[in-house]
This record gives sequence, C-alpha cells and structure tokens, in this order.
Amino acid sequence: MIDRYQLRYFLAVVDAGNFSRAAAQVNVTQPTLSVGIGKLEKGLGARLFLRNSQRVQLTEAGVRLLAHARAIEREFNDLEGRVSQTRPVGTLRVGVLSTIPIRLLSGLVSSMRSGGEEAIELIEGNERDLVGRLQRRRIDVALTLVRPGESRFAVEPLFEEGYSLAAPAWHAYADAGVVAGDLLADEVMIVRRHCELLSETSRYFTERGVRPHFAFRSTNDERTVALVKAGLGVTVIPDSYAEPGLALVKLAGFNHSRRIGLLFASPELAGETGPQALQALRALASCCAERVQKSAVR
Amino acid sequence: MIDRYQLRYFLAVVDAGNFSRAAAQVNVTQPTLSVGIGKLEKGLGARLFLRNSQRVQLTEAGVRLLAHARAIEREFNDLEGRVSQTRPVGTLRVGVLSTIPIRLLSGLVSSMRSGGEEAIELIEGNERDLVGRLQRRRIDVALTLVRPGESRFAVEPLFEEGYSLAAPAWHAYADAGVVAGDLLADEVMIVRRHCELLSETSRYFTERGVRPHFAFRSTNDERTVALVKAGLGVTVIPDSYAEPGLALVKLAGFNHSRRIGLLFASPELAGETGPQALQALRALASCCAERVQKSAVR
DNA sequence: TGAAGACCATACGTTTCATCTATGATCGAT
DNA sequence: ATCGATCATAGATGAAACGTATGGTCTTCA
Repeated sequence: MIDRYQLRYFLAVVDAGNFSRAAAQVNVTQPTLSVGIGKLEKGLGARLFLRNSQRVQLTEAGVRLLAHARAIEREFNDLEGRVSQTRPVGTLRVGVLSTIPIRLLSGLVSSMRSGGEEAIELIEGNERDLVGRLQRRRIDVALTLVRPGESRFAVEPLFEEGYSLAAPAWHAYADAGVVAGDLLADEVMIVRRHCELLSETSRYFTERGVRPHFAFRSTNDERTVALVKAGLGVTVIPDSYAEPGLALVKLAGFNHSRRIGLLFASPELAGETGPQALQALRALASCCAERVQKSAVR
Repeated sequence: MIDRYQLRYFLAVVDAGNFSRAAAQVNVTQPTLSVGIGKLEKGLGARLFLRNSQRVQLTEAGVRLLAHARAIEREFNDLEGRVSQTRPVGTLRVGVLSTIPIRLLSGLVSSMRSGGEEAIELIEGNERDLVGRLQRRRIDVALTLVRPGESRFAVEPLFEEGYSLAAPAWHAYADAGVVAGDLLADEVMIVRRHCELLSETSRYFTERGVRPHFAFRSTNDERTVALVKAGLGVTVIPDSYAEPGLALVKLAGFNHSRRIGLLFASPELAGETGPQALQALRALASCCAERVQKSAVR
C-alpha cells in the first residue's frame, strides 16, 4: 500500500530535479530515497522517472501521480495545521534536542511562568525530527545542533561544548583532567544510545583496543547520569551535563564538539520582533551563558 | 508525522462505531487499532473520540479531522486506481497465498497462455495482504484460505487439506503413514516462517517435550522443500506440497487443516459471467481436482 | 449482587521495514 | 585514464507496527 513518506520523496524529487538533492530536502540519505521511490514505482507498477544521466525526467505515469501527490500532501498539511488543539495565542513552541539536559531549560520555563501571560510549549526530538518539524512549521524554534553549512533556517548560535568521560566523583580518574582511552579497558560503561557521536565513540575505543563491558544502554540521559553517579559505570557525555557528584574528564584524542544554537522556522522570528519570542530568546541565552560559565569554572 | 494507516484506522472507527468492529474491518486486532488511534491523537494533540461506554463519539477535533481524512483516502484510492500502468482489458488479477505451491498454478497459467487473448496477472501475498487488496479492488480474485464465517466476499471453496511432516523419501519414517510427535526429538527441523500454523506447530512440539534444533528458517516454501529433499531436515507443510522424492507423514494428534478457495472482489465475478474469469476459474478448479486426486493416491 | 459479556487500554515480545553506512555501476567531463 | 557526480545495491540496525495476553470498566441479566 502506498504510504505518505513515498509521496513526500516523490514530490521532493520533482522539486529538486535529482535524487541526491531531494534526499537532502527531506532529510534522508540518497539510498533511502532511492529505495523509497523504487517501492513506490513497484507499488504502482509503473516507472515514475526516466533516469537519464544528468537529469531525472517525469514519465507519463509520473505526471499523473504528481497532481494526486500534491493534493494529498496539501491536505495532510492542512490537517496537521487545523485539527490540532488550538493553542493559546502567544505560545512559543520550542523544539528541544533530547540530548540537551533539561536543567538548561528550567530557567527558561520558570522565567516564562513568572513573566506574563505568554506560554511556552516544549517538544522533544532528535535532530532529524526537529528539522522536520521546523520545516513543517510545527514548532517555532528549535534548540538543537547547529551544523556549519546550515542554510535552511535562520540561526542564532549559543555555545559550543566538548564531550567528556563522566564518572562518579570518587572515581580514580575523577581529578585527572585528561585520561587516555586505552587506560579504560577495564571500565564498565553505559551506552547513551541516541548520542550524536555514538559511532565515533565506539570507534574511538575499538581503535585503542578497548572492548568495554556495557552495563546499561539507555536513551534517557538523566537516568544515565544518575547511574554513573551511583557507580554503575562511566559514559561519554556532553560537558553541559556537568553537575555536583559527577566528574567530567577529557578523553585524550577524542576531539569532538557540538555547537548548540537556535534554529528559527521563519527568519522574522530571529530578529528582535515578537515580544514573547524575544523574551524566550533572552531567557535561553542568559541560561546558556550561565552554563558556559559554570563549565569553565569546573 | 501523521501516517496513512492512522487515517484508515480513524475512518474505520467512524464507520464501524466501535473499535473492535473497526479493527476487524481493517484486518488488524483491536489493540493494534487502539494504539494506532492513540498515536494519532497524540500526534494531533487532541482527543478524537469520547470513549463513553457502549459507544464512541466524535469530538469536535474528530469532526474536523473527518473531512480531511475522507478526502485523503479518496485521493489515495483514486491514485492507486489511475496511476498504475493500464493493464490490457480482459486481464484477471489473481491474488495467490504465498503458502500455496506454485505448481498448482502452472496449469492455470499455461491454459491461459494457450487459451486466447485473455491475460492473467499473479500477485503473491499473505492472507491479510490479499484480503486488503480484495477490499480495495486491486485484485479480482484471491486463491487463499477460506474461513468458516467469511461474509465479506463471495466464496467458491475448492478443497481442504491437512498438514504433514515432510521428510526426504529415504527417511526412517518415510513409509510410516503416521508418526508420534514425541519421537521427533532428535530431528533437525526447518521453520516455514510464514506458515499459518506456525504457533500451533511450535506448541504441538513443546507440549510433547520436543525442543528441536532448527537448521534453517525461510519464507520460501519451494526452497524449504528442496532442502528437505536434500536431507537438511524435516518440516511441517500442507499436503499439497507433495511431490516425488518428498515423503509426507501424518503427525499423530496434529489435526489441523486448511480450506482453500476463491474469494471474489465483486459478487458478480463469482457467477458464470465474464468469459475470461470463467475460464480461469475452470482451469483452477480442474487443476485443484487433479491435485486432490494425486494426494489421495499418495 | 454477582457473574458474564462487551469493550477499550496496557504490557511485552516479535517481526517487519524504513533507514543508515558502505560500496558498486554508469556516465560526462577534464 | 581519472575524477566527480549520480543512482543502485547489499547488509546491518533501530524504530515501530503488530500480535498475544491480560487487566479494567462498564452494562446486562439471572
């Protein structure tokens, strides 16, 4: 049965003119889009594109599909816009990367609660998820990773941070500052399954001949931190998770960092316009400034 | 993101008036439909049904969704009907249960090839799949399981068959006729993963204290038969898979059978109307008659 | 009032499949 | 020839759709 995502892929190819750009447009990789179009074609029993070199061209069946596909996508978007519970005006919908500690947002939330009648709504998700929501205007702003070449959205960078090995404060390496990866062969580890650097982290250790035992795998960083403090094991985690009782130690040769910032659904929001938006931005900014300061002091 | 299947569930509930009947209508279980509706509601951020006892009632958001959902489903159906490659008129689209041996269909195909200008098109699928295609008129007739209370489609029963243990012809039990399940403790087995009786089969053996070693798991019955004949192991399979070199032995106490027949997308097809349909039916019927005969001789 | 039945929700395990990474094939251009 | 651009294919993985089992809440009826 034909599914929605296949139509989105199809429309993206029509818009973009080739598979690779289309894949970027819908935030998937090129092979993913390729098999998606393949499934659609098989499902319909008709080729949709002529894959000449240098250009894809709609077949007759493709042209026929196009009208339907556009109609369906428009209707879906309508639906998502209109059926949802009408939120109070002045509500800022903020997407939050799920690998960002909620502690960073407490300040924002409380300042909004005390600061007037504007409301705020938080939506968690991974990077792809959030970008998708931004594109479809389901959120107004996202607190997420900022990639170097970001061109789809207006950006306001907030801070950059590294990753460290997190261990309980009483751990042998707690005060070391830096530790070499290959010394960690006997450490029990905890896997943060949704970490942006999951594959890089595992490569880092395997390259150093370390095959750690994993005591826990979770997508909940707050739980992970609690278990690290309790002594179950150690983990690799962004520096902003620093908190009392948790020691953060740099891993020698693990030189990754991430840039966190705000992505805006519409460029106008990025300016100084919109009282509630402005207020929220300021709150976030000050909040992050604090954090960076703490981290430096650490 | 809202997906097509969720809208189908939603429409089914609106049509059927309660979740259980709706689930039957879209060929899923009630819990499956329940969580599907739940996802849709969470995705929209609004309740769609008031679950009063005895009746579900549309909320305001539900009413708003209804129009969009109907429009989208209509458009999807249109699309599937119109965009597909126009097949030559007179083509009979036959759905075939994937656990039915293709050998049964060879006769049909060759008789169609020699029998005039009518064409035939075969579509494989499991039971749910085929029922879905029938309902959406993507196939004209399905050669599949016939359930006792079938009321959605016109039915033409063809034959009933049991299941047997399939072993190579030189196997110790090959000429036994019947064998007790608990004697098979040391047999290597092959799992037919899409078998309708997979869970019943595994229960049959566990109840008799048999925990077989599985040498192969496949969804391809022709490969399975080939491997059984080659001596890799034994398997439980419908009797119609009988062929030279393969011994079929009844399992004592394993008294399951399946009824195979034709389900028709439209009642008119079930009659004597339609020259090419008629011809195809006769071919199938005679084909199956042959098979039953062979099986009796076995 | 208590047992039974109809109905929906939840928990948990399994399987499917959308997606990823890695790699190959094809074609133009330099 | 080689490189870069493009799409296809293969294999692995993780998310989620789905089924089975079960529990809770009504209504009905003895």
